[in-house]
Amino acid sequence: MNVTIYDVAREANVSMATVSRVVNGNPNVKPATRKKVHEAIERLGYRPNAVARGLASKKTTTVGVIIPDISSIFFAELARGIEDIATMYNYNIILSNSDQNKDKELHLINTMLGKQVDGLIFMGGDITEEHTEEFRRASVPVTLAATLDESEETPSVNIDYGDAAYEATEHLLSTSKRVAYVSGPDNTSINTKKLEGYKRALKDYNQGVDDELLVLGDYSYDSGLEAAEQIIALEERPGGVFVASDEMALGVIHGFQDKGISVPEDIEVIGFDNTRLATMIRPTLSTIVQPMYDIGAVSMRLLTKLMNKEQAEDTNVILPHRIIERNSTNQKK
Amino acid sequence: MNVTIYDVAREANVSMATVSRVVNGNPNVKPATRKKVHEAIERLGYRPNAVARGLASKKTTTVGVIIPDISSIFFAELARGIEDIATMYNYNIILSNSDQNKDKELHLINTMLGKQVDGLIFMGGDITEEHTEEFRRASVPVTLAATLDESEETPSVNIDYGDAAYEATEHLLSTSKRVAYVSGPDNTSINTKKLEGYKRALKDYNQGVDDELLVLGDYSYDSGLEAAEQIIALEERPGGVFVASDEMALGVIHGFQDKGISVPEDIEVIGFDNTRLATMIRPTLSTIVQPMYDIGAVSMRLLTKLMNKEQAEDTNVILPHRIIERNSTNQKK
DNA sequence: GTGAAAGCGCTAACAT
DNA sequence: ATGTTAGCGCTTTCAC
Repeated sequence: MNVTIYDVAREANVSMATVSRVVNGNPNVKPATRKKVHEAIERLGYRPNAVARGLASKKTTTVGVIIPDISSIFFAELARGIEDIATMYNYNIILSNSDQNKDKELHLINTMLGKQVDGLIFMGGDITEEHTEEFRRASVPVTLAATLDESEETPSVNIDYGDAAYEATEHLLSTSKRVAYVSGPDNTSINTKKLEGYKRALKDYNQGVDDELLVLGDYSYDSGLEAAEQIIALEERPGGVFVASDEMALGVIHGFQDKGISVPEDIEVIGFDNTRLATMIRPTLSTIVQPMYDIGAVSMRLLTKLMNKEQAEDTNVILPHRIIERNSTNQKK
Repeated sequence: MNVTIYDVAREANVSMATVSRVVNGNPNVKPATRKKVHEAIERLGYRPNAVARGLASKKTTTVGVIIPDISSIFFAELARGIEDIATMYNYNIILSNSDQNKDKELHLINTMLGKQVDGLIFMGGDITEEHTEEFRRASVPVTLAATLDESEETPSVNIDYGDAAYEATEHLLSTSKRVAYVSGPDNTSINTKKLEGYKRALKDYNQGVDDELLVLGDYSYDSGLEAAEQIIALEERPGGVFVASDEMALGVIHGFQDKGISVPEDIEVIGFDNTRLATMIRPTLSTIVQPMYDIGAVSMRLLTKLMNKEQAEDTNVILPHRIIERNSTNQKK
């Protein structure tokens, strides 16, 4: 059997309460006894049982993290931000992939709450009323990372996707009047926001929305390749393309290059996210900087505040974004 | 307060033992009572407390996963394989980054064992005697994923890195007598194996090892860029370069291209891993296929067997690898 | 400063 | 088929 607090108590000739005190750093212990206890712990190789502790204290020092796909370069970066801050505050993380599948998401929320996590970080596509209801039932705090909740009921950390898309489009519009948009899957609010930003920019620059300039993708490299083909097939080729993710933008650029079209000479391309991929292509990719690591880190930090019942003034955080010009767009003025 | 099994028992007019039985799917319950209990559970919104269950049953249905860096494309893919199989067998995962830092690794092993994980999957650089000792102390099974343990004491899942490197080198040697090798950090056994394979191939093809053809990298894109510069600076340029990771290989290729050197016309490049990056570059990257997802999946599957005390015949699994020819090498014969 | 004792919410014999 | 009763290993009052 494993060594328990009781064994340590006997070995050190004290009560288990005292052992508990020294293990938990309670100052109300005479240095001499503390020493005795530490020695006994060492001798026996005692390792506190966190499960028992969790049951007694109603705190597990672990938080649940629900993520669409950890093998995506975008989410992996977010997860790293979350984990680093979690470690800093002495939490561990239970990580599960949802594939943005609503049933899976709801199921994961439940098993994690069953495991008595002290809090939950959720990343996903859309937050439905069902999600919100589960969160309300939770009795532990929840924060959303890079995930929109229209109701703003659940604390969240994001950038302003609409403004970001606006700026990307605007950047392209300064060179060419025809700007295409390669979107992500069309059923998430983040994509809706990006599309709105794109359209708003067109409008402000007196351009109508041309449906044939709207290409539907799924964030993947291959869908970028396909998008490029669609754009090439157009009667009148646009002068710039705004692509909703970096990975897809790489596909778009290669799709053009494979057909002998040069970026940015023949057509400009701008991406979104600024993942590491953006510098791993020639020409290097101009893109919108979305601070993924920070979004993860801030959402975890926010969660710690919520878990400690600290006053968190702003629970719907908008982090800054910016545009970074590299070589897939022409130098502006 | 939260709803407990006791509340459900009262609501359904049965004992808590019966509730426990229906929750755990024990067949020894009359259908009628089962129904009553389910209704009570529904009415009260009861959700079993996994922590209490874990304490009583000494099983947590969670396994620990120690990974160098989840934001690395390579490890993220491995982690996805682990998590998918874990889900399949109803386990959850506690995930932590070690940055290959030995102190962190040892510390993580301890906190995870403290949390009473039912098993542990470890990924890292080198397995030292200290690691092995912790694993022995663990009282739960441990498996290594894409991680070598010279002693073969700990169950593991890998490919044959030496043979893989041999084949990559051999492939290049069929075109050119001078083949460079860009390695990863030189202090891990996987890199030692790769280097040995490279040297063995040179020897078999009657080539001496030329130290100036050995370039030290760190698996990163930037170190690939630097490696390319070093190779360009050589008196006599090699005809092929074997690079120890795909990401670094992209760097090498771009480093060459930035200086007007064409791949594969002027110099051939072959990578290692076959991450998604391999097709996200022009020319597409010839590389060694290391089945990362499968390594994760198999190591998790192996762990489930070990946790169930099933007979696992082979506990040091070697998965097959192969070479995939794309456009960064010339078509052979 | 230290100890005794009562839970935390469940599982797992053991009865019936 | 169902109920009773010990724990599981800890934290946390409450005494002393």
